[in-house]
Amino acid sequence: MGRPPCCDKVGVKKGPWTPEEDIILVSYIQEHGPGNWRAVPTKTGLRRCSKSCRLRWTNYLRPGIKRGNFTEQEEKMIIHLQALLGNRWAAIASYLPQRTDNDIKNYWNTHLKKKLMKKEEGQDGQNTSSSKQEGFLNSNSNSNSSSSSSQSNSSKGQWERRLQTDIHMAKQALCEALSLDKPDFLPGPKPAQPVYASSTENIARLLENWMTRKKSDQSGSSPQEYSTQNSSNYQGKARSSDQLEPGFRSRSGSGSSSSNESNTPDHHGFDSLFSFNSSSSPSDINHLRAVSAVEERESKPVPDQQVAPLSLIEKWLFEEGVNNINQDQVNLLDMSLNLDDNAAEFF
DNA sequence: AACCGTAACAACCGCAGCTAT
DNA sequence: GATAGCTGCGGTTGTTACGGT
Repeated sequence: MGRPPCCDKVGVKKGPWTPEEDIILVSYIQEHGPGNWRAVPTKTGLRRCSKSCRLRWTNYLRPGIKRGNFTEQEEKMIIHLQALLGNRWAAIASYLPQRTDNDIKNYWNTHLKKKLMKKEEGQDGQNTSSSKQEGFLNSNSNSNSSSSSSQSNSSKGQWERRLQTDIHMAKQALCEALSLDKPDFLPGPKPAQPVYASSTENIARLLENWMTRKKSDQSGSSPQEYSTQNSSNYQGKARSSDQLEPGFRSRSGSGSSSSNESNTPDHHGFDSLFSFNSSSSPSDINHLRAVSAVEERESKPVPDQQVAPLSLIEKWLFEEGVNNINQDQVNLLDMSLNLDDNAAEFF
């Protein structure tokens, strides 16, 4: 018998989130901070499962999330961290603090996996570093998916040797990838790469759009679908691209089913709830913007943003030099990468 | 212009681990 | 130590836009 569902499915709304829901959620988290997700639906009145609230926050509304195209450096980081850690997206995401695990996972599944496979096909037959890496990937994914059974089948010594080899290969792969790059890929201002506004600003902007739309709606036009900067779910077909922030020009989702729900009566309830009317919106929006800083502070202790390991890698890269890696640095990196307990035990 | 296959990504689902009782 | 509840994670699905024919 499995666990009971996290929430009763009756009356729980599913599907894309509406801006109203986003704002309710953000507003609640501004007050109470992230966490205690169980209480969120009841306290906010959101007809959403607690998991859904958490997911929406961590994957979309949380401040400091960068969306849009992955840079080449990020790609390389992901590829090699994946080789190192397997499909532990949360762990990988902790080294790319502005990216969510879901984002990285999606990017891996839609882009990088295919890219690697193509590369593999292109170099078929040659025992290149990439094919070595692919071999590692395979063995890694095997151990990832059925680690306990395979481990139990082989002797500990064999397993440890394999683990050691895998780790060594992963290190090499990571070193190769990182040594190709100039050190400008790690945190810090990246001029060529847009840094997106915090979620609150995005929501504020969507509100501005919404207010504009609402005004025009009131003047007789038919209700339109929502548009939002940070969610493609509200990206109606009628939406013009100039309403989008760069990087939010997602192609997916017009929220066909749920956005319909968002279109009509909720607007009024939303108005009354947040007192967002056409005369007061600017100050309220500014308030939302101002609170984004608080959110940033609150979001920092979120465990999936492990800053310390990243700084270790940075240190390792910048102070010591990637190419002249010595054993101590390898150990440091391994520890910082938080390899599984068995690996840690191995060291 | 219409159709179809593919890409992209938000969201859901179920499991596992952790923590409190 | 056992149990229940909560949270986080990874795999998968659903939906829509895009691009090619």
